[in-house]
Amino acid sequence: MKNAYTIGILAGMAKVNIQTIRYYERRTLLRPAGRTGAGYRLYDKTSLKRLLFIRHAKELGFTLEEIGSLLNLSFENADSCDIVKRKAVDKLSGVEEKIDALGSLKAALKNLIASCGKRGPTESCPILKGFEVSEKKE
Amino acid sequence: MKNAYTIGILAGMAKVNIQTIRYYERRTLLRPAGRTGAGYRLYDKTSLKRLLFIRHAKELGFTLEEIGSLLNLSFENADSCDIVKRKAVDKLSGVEEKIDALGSLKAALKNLIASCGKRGPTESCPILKGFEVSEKKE
DNA sequence: CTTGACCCTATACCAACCTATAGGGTTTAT
DNA sequence: ATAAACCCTATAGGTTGGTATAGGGTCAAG
Repeated sequence: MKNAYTIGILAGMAKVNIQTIRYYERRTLLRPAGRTGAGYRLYDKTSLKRLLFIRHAKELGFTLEEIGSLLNLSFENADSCDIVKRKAVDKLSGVEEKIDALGSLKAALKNLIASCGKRGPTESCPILKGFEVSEKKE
Repeated sequence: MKNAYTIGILAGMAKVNIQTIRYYERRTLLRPAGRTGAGYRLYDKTSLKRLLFIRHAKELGFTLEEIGSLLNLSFENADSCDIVKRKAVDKLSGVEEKIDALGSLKAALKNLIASCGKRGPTESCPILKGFEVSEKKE
């Protein structure tokens, strides 16, 4: 197999613990592209992308289960297109909510940075202010 | 004390388990505004805001420790203004990275939704595509 | 003046997400 | 051909972020 890496190489590239990769495999999030005769896992570029996606998504507050369903979205077969679409639209609105919330936080931080130069104690907390309106809907 | 709620009321308003509120207190993220003679915790509107902030931030992938340091940012005293500013700028860039990453994910989902109507199997995964460039810098 | 719905502390337990260790095989360089 | 540096499976242990339970006090309604 050309352009294939062992688990150690993949771990190094993604800066992830080897055990973590095997754990993701048990969680069916990332399976090796193949195995050597001796049973060594082999990965390719897609594996790396997938692994990096998992890590990024995790930093964004998605659970491994959510990440799995995000990844599965694009692999469902064509006849279930409506279902995929519905799921994707659903995920999309969740993502947009997160972006909004982060936008508020960003504004609050900027506010804090700006007010930092001015004299006097920062009267009320600009961080909290940023989130005043963003009540959980659910 | 006027306009004060007990822990049960606060928990109800924020849709959070009572134990969780006490846990956040142990983690020094949220302390009651006061106590009754009998030792009952009393909270006010700021407590609620703070609690909601914690929950929102958690959904965005911040750890409780990070949340604590975000909250502390706005309460440090004026003479450490430079330090606060530096920290805030630092947090800000982290937040911006998260927004970018979510933006990629959003684009990927939209892509997926759009391609859903078209015939043929969705050739390569649009979810992964969205993250191709966003390597971890650190 | 007691019953139900609260509150308290302290401590144990739990799920999610890793991370390390034990016991053993493989590959590579010397 | 042997040691270093990999890999394997299986399983135990750790951290974070809660949640539940035990044992007991408080308070308002009837």
